[in-house]
Amino acid sequence: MTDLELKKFKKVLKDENLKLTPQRVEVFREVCNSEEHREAEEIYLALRKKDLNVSRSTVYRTMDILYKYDLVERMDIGDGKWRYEHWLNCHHHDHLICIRCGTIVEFTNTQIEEIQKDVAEKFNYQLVRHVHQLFGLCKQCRKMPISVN
Amino acid sequence: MTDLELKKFKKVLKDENLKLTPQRVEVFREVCNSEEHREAEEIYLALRKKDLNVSRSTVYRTMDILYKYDLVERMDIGDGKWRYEHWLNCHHHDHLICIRCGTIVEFTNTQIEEIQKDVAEKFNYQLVRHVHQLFGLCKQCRKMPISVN
DNA sequence: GTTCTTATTGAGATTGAATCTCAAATGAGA
DNA sequence: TCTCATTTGAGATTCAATCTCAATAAGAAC
Repeated sequence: MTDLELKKFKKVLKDENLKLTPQRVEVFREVCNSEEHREAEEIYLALRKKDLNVSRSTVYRTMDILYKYDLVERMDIGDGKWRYEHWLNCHHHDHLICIRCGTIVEFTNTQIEEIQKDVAEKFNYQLVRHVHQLFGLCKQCRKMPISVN
Repeated sequence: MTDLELKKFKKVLKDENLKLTPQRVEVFREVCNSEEHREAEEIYLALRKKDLNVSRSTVYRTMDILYKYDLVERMDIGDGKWRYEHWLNCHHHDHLICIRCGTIVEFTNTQIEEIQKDVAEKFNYQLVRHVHQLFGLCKQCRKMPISVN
């Protein structure tokens, strides 16, 4: 977690009349210091492993705050669980997901972004956000034989 | 439900050693005869309203079969519920979703489809499927004042 | 530093969509 | 018509997420 990230976090808490608690800081630190796309449960377990015992409830509640105030990004790949990723100092990107091993790769494409705007305009929608996910088989998984267990 | 749709449905059931039951037919008919993007629960309630009492379990189970064998399309807009739409005789399309009223509009864009292929290739992923959803405010909702209740 | 108020935490209960269980019912091949 | 594996329905169960509420702690005021 960089000083800038901590500073931004503190500013949000202050601005929203939320308290700076050690639990909130640890949850935010855990997300900032990882490049993974993790579920709340995984973040909870990662903290426990480090003997930073923040309750499951607090992890969920903190993730809600972090997402609401744009301090983390989250995505839903259709399995009913939110995956969170650190977001400050990053730019918008979309995802390529391996349907076998789950590897998630980020991509950006300005051309697609432009066309999206045109599509929204054509249908008279004011574009707010979008979800663009490409599902496929990564290089490694393509080489692996299909298991029949 | 067209004859062709019923025929295709019967063929899938036969090929997969699944039985043609009145409940399955009613569920499939209900989906075929609607242009909406509905949840399993809505389909279940629509059937009840017509005095076609198929159990909730059977609706869920039938939707699984229909999706698995490509007889319906389904989408997840991030609220934890699958929405189903009739699919036979249709072509691939993506969705524009109004974040206020929930209206769902379909769009297709061959240019985006092409770029997607390039992106997948660049990252060495074999593209299998994709999710592309544009969220925004539709024309009507843009005009409405924001409620503060 | 002490006091006070209000927000936050943690543990467990609850929710809701989806899935599972199992006895009873029913397709459909023989 | 008979037989048997499949399907149905009702309710139980699962699991991520949210809610409840008593105990705790942040942080403003002094």
